[in-house]
Amino acid sequence: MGSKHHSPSELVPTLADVARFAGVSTATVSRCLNAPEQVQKKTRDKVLAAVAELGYSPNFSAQSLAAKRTNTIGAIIPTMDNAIFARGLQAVQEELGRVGATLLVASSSYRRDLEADQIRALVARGADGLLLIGHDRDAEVYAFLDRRQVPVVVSWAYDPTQPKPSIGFDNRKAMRAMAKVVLSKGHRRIAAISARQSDNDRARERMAGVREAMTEAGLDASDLPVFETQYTIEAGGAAFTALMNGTPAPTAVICGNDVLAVGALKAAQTLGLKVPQDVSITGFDDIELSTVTTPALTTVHVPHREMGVLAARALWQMVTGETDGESLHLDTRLQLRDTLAAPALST
Amino acid sequence: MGSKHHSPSELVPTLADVARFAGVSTATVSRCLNAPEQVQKKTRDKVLAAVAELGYSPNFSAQSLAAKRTNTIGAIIPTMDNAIFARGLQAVQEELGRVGATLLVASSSYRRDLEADQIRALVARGADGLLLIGHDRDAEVYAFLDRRQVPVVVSWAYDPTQPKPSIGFDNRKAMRAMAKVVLSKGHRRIAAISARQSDNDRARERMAGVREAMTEAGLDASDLPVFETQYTIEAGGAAFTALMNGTPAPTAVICGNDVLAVGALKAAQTLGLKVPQDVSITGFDDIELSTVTTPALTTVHVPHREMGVLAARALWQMVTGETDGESLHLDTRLQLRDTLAAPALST
DNA sequence: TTTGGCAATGTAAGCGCTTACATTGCGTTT
DNA sequence: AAACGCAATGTAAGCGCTTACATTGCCAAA
Repeated sequence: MGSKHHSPSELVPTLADVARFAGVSTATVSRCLNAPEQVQKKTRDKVLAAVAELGYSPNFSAQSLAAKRTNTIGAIIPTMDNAIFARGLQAVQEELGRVGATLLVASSSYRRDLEADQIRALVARGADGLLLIGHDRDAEVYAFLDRRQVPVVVSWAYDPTQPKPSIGFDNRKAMRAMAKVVLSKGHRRIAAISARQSDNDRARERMAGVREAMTEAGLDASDLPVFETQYTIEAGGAAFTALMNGTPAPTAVICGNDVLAVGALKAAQTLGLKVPQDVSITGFDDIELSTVTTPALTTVHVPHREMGVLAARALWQMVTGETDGESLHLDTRLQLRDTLAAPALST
Repeated sequence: MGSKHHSPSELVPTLADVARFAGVSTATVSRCLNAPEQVQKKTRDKVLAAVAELGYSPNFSAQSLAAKRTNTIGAIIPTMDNAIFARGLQAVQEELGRVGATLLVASSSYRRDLEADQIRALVARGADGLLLIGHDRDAEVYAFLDRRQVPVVVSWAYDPTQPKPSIGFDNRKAMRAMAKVVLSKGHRRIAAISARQSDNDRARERMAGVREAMTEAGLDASDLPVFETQYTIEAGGAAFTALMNGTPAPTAVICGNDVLAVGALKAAQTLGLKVPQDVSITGFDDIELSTVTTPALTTVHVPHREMGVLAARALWQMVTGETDGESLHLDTRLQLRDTLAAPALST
């Protein structure tokens, strides 16, 4: 089992081999494969037989070098570690498969510098278009993308005022709706756990939504304690513990996503706090994780699949030049389960 | 924002542009980038300055067409939907990044035909090597891989008698250990939930492990009820419910993985059964999911990260011709948490 | 000073495709 | 029967790199 570098050339048939075998020119073989309607049935059959006989399959590099397109879409997501992006991406992949395109996925570990690297890498690999998460990004990255004329769609966010079209949901509005429900239950001392807001527009918008709801309810939004941390269960737990040690402790903790919320939930159990009797906890995303905890998580449901399908479709239309890319808004809805209730009467 | 097809050619600099700008030949530029030690410092600086000035980055397709290697490793995993493969793949990716290679991931939805398609697609894309999950695969797929001389490493399994080297754990032994503990607690009526065994060697081996443990304990292994289903939480729940309706109902249900086990756990709660008092449940994999349930899942811990690192390293050595590929065995261990206890005394 | 030898660089032939353009051969029209 | 148009096919020029081989120039040895 040696490396492929030693392979005798006759092992892998090329277009020219097929052409010779079928007794036609290479152009005809190419057309048979890429635009079969342009070649007569009789010729086509002969060629396809040769293809099958030789076990030919086109060399992707040569194909994209010559055609100047790769039929590949790149996506860069912050993490593959949890399911936040998995369901949506699965939908993207299926939708792209439907039109004969392939999805290449990279993850940035929520790091802006790494994301920029990945963007360059995918473009160098010839990605015909890019699916990115959220709008926040260095200007020079956008400049690079514009220079290379690579179509981009932003998802998991919706903000038509941004330079790139976005197909997703309004993070601020979604979180405001959740915060309003929390407040309507009677909670007055609420706190939040969020990802770093400085370079994450989605986290920022979600927290802004919480503050808007507070203001609308006549509270001082600047009172909101926000604990910024990474998106992991452990970090969520630590943040929760820290917040509960505050004085006075919050009666409800609004989490930036389900992973943080699940961490908070576990920490609450460790602290001997009953959820939702002693403290309410809410999440965001409605991933599977939120259904398996006890109690099950109250969260914001995001239509991941639909979003993925629409984003993929729009991006591909941009790649093929059918559209210039328009933003599209999807609705979220509250998924009320068992971690939110009115605060205890005491205090 | 048009499609890239209309881009004026001067927008994207090529190797030749850099060479012209730096006043050297294309070969020298190429060497600067790929084998810098071969070119004098002075020349190198000049070239690198030109690269920076023009914002050059190599065209991947051209590069791999000419060099006949892509520095790309393909991996095909059964699913991206849950975390079973996520942690291990993350490790693979990091390890490959360390040597300058890229990982391309595809998922097969646990379907053999789709996996074969993905294998062909990745090979056509020029993957220098392939990471596959489990040994079960049609002979013609292996024949294709051999013909193309693509190095392959199998993971999430270990069986040195198989044609391809495997770097992973012994599914049978791991599950046998778990079953032994279950039996040692006094359980005599056990049942299992598994993925389809017919085309999944890992599932098959795990069930074989359960049977071996039963035989060793003096039980009739053919008595073991096995419910085969998909790897989803819902399916696990449905399977559990079906098994518990059997007469007599099992006192312990051994699940083929954590996802099934979590489904079983949820179903138990729905049925009003206390775990582990009324029924014990065990999982396999030790993914994050298993720590967030109440009670937390007793499961088999798999060293995903370590496995990923070692598999990546071995595969890359095969690609570069440093080794021919040897199998490597990793140990699993039992992660005893709260879903396993002795059966109730009744009956 | 001459001559090897060697390191640094240049030259140019592909890698396996796509596609613009040229050619062929047939059915129609007049 | 001649002339034309068009569909089907062929010809060949790249696409942007890598690398074998050729060339250059410099230093050490004789």
